[in-house]
Amino acid sequence: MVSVKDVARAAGVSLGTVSNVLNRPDRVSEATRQRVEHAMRQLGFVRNEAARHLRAGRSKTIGFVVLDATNPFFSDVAKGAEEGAAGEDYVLFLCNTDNREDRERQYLMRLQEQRVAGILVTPFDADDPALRQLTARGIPVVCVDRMPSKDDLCAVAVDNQLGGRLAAEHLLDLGHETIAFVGGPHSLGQVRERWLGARAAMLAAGLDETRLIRVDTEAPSVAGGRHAGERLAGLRASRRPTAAFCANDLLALGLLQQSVALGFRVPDDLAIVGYDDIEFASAAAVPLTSIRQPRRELGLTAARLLLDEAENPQHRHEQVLFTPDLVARASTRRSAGA
Amino acid sequence: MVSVKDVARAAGVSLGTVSNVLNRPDRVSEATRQRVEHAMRQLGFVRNEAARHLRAGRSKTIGFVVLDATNPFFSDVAKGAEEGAAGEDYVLFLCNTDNREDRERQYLMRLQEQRVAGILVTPFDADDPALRQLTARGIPVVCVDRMPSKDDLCAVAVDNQLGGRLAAEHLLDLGHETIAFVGGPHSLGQVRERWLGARAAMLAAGLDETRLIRVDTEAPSVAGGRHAGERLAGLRASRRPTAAFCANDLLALGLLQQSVALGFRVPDDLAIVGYDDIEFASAAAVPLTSIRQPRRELGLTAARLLLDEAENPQHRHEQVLFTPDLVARASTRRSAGA
DNA sequence: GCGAGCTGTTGAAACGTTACAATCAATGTC
DNA sequence: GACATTGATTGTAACGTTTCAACAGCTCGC
Repeated sequence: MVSVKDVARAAGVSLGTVSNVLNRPDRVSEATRQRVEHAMRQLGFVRNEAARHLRAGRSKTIGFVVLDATNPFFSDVAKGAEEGAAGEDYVLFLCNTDNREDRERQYLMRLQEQRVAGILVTPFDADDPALRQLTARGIPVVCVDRMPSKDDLCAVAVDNQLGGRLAAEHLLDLGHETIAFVGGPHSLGQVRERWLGARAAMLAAGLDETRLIRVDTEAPSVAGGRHAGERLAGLRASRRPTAAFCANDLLALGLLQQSVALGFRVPDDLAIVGYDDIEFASAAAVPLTSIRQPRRELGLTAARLLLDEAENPQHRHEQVLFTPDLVARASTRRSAGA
Repeated sequence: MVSVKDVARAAGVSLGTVSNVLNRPDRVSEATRQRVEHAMRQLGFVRNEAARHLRAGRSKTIGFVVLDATNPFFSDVAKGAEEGAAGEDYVLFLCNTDNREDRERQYLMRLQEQRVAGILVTPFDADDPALRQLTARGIPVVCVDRMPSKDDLCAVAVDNQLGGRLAAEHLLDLGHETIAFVGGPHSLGQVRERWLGARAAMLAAGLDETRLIRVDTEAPSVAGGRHAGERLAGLRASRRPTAAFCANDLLALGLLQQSVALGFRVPDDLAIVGYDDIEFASAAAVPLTSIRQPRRELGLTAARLLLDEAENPQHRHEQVLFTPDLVARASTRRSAGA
């Protein structure tokens, strides 16, 4: 590997000059600059980030730890964040925890070891003291898609309870009185809060909360949705909900697919509401009604907050809550006969 | 930030001992080990990867540079790669170039600067000399989903020409004689090769190659597919193809959505074949016929090759070509009247 | 013709870790 | 009891940058 020393020797200058060419080109004469740059190209010099960074203290890298990189919701948020980071010359590395808490810990540790400029994270638990430790150690952290209960951390999220309420109210308006809530694991805050919102809507409508039937899934994935579809189909017709609210669109798509496969008509036999409004929701077999979240903006704002915390000494923690809205499509259309 | 020196002072040992606890715990007595570890926890010590790595030479990080992290195909491949990497205690950072060549260059440079253990990349151009430079400089590189023309690089891909041929043959078998090829930009190897495969099938069937109508898109995305749908709909009925083969499922889903919106029936007015068989293909409005690729295996194999190149001194470059297959679904079902 | 003020350049000291030779203490061997 | 052997610990020299005080030539102004 070629180092500044090699470049310096080749260009016949001191090592300090090479560094100046790299970092303060205005301080070095045109002629030597050319000579040094030529030597760099000649030798194929590539800055050693580890050394640079060891000396300089901090890197221009940020990490984004997501629950599930294969979920289009997260990849869209990540894209927004990347956009925000790239504008300030930062680079974003995406880390996929695959809904596993141990992986989250592992990635957070690795990112710390790398002394990244900051970390965006969709944590299992937004109140996890480990996250506070990070900020205490000087690593900016922004919670994405989760809102901590105290305001001691920057956070960007969308109002999940409101989203849950919107979904349930929509179904109630259509006359449904028994609704399945498909989601899980319940340890995921997003799932829990959306459920709480739906429950609140039921209660507000004067319905007993047992009319919101919890169908827990192992993971908020398409497979989880399919499985839920089987379980719903197995219920006696009299006890079967006429509508389902799914904690995300992957679940909704799986549920839809399985329901159709088992001969149910959507929305006539089962109305379905998803969550996230991913690009594929509108292209589904029956276009999905879903709760839309401002994905790109979520990412952009998160990146903005993170960079502010990283660069602005008088940064103050900020918590931004976006508002979701419902997009009605065929999966909850009032059936012709109703 | 707390360093080994601080830990050493707190534990009342020399700095070398702390390093031993970290790297060769067997060489240090139980008692001191405990003491040192306690001090580490106490002070919240986190290894500085930059320093460690500056000294030790190489890191346990690998980078995966993908064309589009929001495309489920790539995120599934990445998941496979991550799995393979995690098994060997490596960590994978995902980098999204968003189909832009400048971003690819930028990320490759950053990863080099970080002296990653290796790079997985889906390059614009698998024959790019820049990739050879990387390996020449000692950074293992594995081409993913692209096959270089020479065997001077490890590579893992799926036979795109075969895939294209399978798709076209399927449509020809169903009696279609004018077929649209929806894809772009044509500078993407995957697009070009799938097109070549389809073209070969047309010629083999004795049809003129003008019967394969190229509908170029700006990007291989859902939006690109929608746009293609508009363009197809604008053609005079007599010249309009009766089937479309899309270079990936995103395009196919967009095309499907737009076609249905404009009143065309799928497959009766327009049969559609996609590519990749992403999870959402089967859940589409009309379940998509698609070319299936072994995504997870692609990622796993890529990681395996990369780690071999990184760790095994007598590594030999290997090129693995997987075989795709066609999954027939409703979007190409022979219509009732046919 | 001399000091002040530039501009470019240099050399050495740090950054936090690891590896390795050197040291020290204790144990075992004859 | 002298000496080798082992085991635990230490000090020091790297690794490749950046930073910064110091320095060498210059040009100016008086």
